[in-house]
Amino acid sequence: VKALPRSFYARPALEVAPDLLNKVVVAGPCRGRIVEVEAYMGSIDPASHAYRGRTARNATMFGPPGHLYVYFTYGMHYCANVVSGVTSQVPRDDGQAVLLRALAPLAGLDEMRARRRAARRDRDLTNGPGKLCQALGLDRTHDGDDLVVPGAAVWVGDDGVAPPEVPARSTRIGISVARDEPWRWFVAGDPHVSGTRRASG
DNA sequence: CTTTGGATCGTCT
DNA sequence: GACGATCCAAAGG
Repeated sequence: VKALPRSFYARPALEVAPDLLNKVVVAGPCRGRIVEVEAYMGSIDPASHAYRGRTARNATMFGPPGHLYVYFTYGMHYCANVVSGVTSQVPRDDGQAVLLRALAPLAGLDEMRARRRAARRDRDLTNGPGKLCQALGLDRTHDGDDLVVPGAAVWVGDDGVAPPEVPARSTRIGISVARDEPWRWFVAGDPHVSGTRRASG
């Protein structure tokens, strides 16, 4: 498994998101294939945490691409994003990022099961943005981690599996604004895609 | 299988 | 003081 270069992330989130499908997230002994993502388009996206500008919480999104933005929400869950966006062609960074919504577990299943006692079936280990963070042990201490360093606490690699030629696409989940933007992508038919929106659409 | 409501607290207004 | 880029158990079909 080869780490993705920084240049992979230094593009608009709308391009990076579908390209992340079938890439591999590595966290210690745990590995999972990305099967569902959502793009958040910073200053032009009212649903993005970066829409209203930089704060202490979202500062990582305004930094260099290829880093991990982890936030705490609903009083009990963490969600992880890959920072993307154009840095060389835009005067100031835009706060674009790609939310990791679901993984297909590949390795470290025992560790994942130990961290996710509520998951009765293995298909429930990482089939949601909060679930995958719990399974991989990701929290705010991982906010800002650099994903291009192989062997780091968290990084993202390519094991030779290409993204789907025609990824399934839909509107995003769980937001109250910008509901109509078709900025969610997933691997059609994969049982680890979150919720019931598994069919292509 | 689907629907519903409660949990819980950091962050920003 | 209000509200989440969510999850889970419980209950009904």
